Amino acid sequence: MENKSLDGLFEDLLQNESLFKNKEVLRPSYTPASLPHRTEQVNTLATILVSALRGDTPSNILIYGKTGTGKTAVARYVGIELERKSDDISIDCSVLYLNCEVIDTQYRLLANLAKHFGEDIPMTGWPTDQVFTKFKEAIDSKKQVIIIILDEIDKLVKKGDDVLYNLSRINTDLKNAKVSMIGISNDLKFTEFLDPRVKSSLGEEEIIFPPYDAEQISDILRQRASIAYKEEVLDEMVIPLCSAFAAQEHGDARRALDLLRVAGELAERENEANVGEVHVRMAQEKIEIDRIVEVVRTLPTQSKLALYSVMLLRNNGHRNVTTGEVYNVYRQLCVNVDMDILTQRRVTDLISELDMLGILNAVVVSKGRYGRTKEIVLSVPIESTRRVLLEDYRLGMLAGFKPVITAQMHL
DNA sequence: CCTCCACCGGAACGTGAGGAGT
DNA sequence: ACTCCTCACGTTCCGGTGGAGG
Repeated sequence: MENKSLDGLFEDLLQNESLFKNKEVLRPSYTPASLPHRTEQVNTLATILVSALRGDTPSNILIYGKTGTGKTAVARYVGIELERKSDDISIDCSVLYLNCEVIDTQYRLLANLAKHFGEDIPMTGWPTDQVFTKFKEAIDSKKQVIIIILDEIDKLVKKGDDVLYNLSRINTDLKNAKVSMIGISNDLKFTEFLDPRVKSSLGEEEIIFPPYDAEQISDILRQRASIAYKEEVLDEMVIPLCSAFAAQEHGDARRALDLLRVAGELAERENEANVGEVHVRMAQEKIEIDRIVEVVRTLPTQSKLALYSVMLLRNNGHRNVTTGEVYNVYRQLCVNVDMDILTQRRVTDLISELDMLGILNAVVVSKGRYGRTKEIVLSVPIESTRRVLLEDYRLGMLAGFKPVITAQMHL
């Protein structure tokens, strides 16, 4: 192996010219200057929000749609435009964007809101209603319209809807300020768990975002690619292929953008001057593997043990593994890593969960005289999964472990 | 056609952690 | 500080079952 001087290291890498002009454009956080195929939604949203410019309170809005249908982008885009316009005509109007996946408790939400209006609130310690009062005082100090965008609002609801209830009736306590909310959810049914009062107040207006089809995704990609990539680096088939893959994935534009970005990164890494079809396919695979690795890594230990049992059996030459076999191996593993042995009933549930996550395929089959069982087939790449499993400090000691596999009565 | 294997999977219940209310 | 409630995770119990072999 050749030794390079240290400044040669980055020197070389820098000399490979980048294929990108501006990679940020392909990230989900980017809000583009125009949104193809979402004009209808943009207009609806704008129509509802104009009243803010007249100093009135706009209706509360709920936005529904699956991941990657442009909900967040549209909401932010309209929000930016609204603030810009309100500046022009000297109306005090601000739009706040909060992601409830990150800010997932009442307290944090209120603290964040209050902080935005200059109130200094400790991260913890205060009673929740005091924070709420502070927040009200802060905004009511002057005449203004505040629009709060709550992204992934379903995450918040899971932890109780009191905040939403309080926020939705905040206007009755305010003299000067007006508050309205935009909730964004990708779960169509999440209002079912809502207090009826919150439900009706929050959902005064509802906007549904349908998935994009492959054509529409292509348009979006073309628009972004022209900003993100340098001229002529994308092969002809790249965009259609990304779109096709993403369209299969329920029309997820975010996925399409990820594909387009990762394909470019892979091409760059190989010092290619162009991004080609191969890179898109590699990107598709990489994204999928990354997803699986992440899912496996965060599995509870018991599920990891069950999964590892399946892998050991498969390695032993079994093509179709059955529940009974898995359970036998599983018990041995538990003894070895000093974990409690769960009942077979529970383990079948764990296996079903792994099935749902797409890590396994478990099908109930009848073997006639020889009973009825699940046949289990792995649907993940073995080596990378094995590595991830053994990263777990408890499973680590299982490297090289050979289970005693009882002879099959029947083959 | 009946049997009977080796599990499936529903139901009800137990337990402990954590949050809300008081 | 206390109780009460919920929720995730597990267990126990058990009726149910598709089809190869008798």
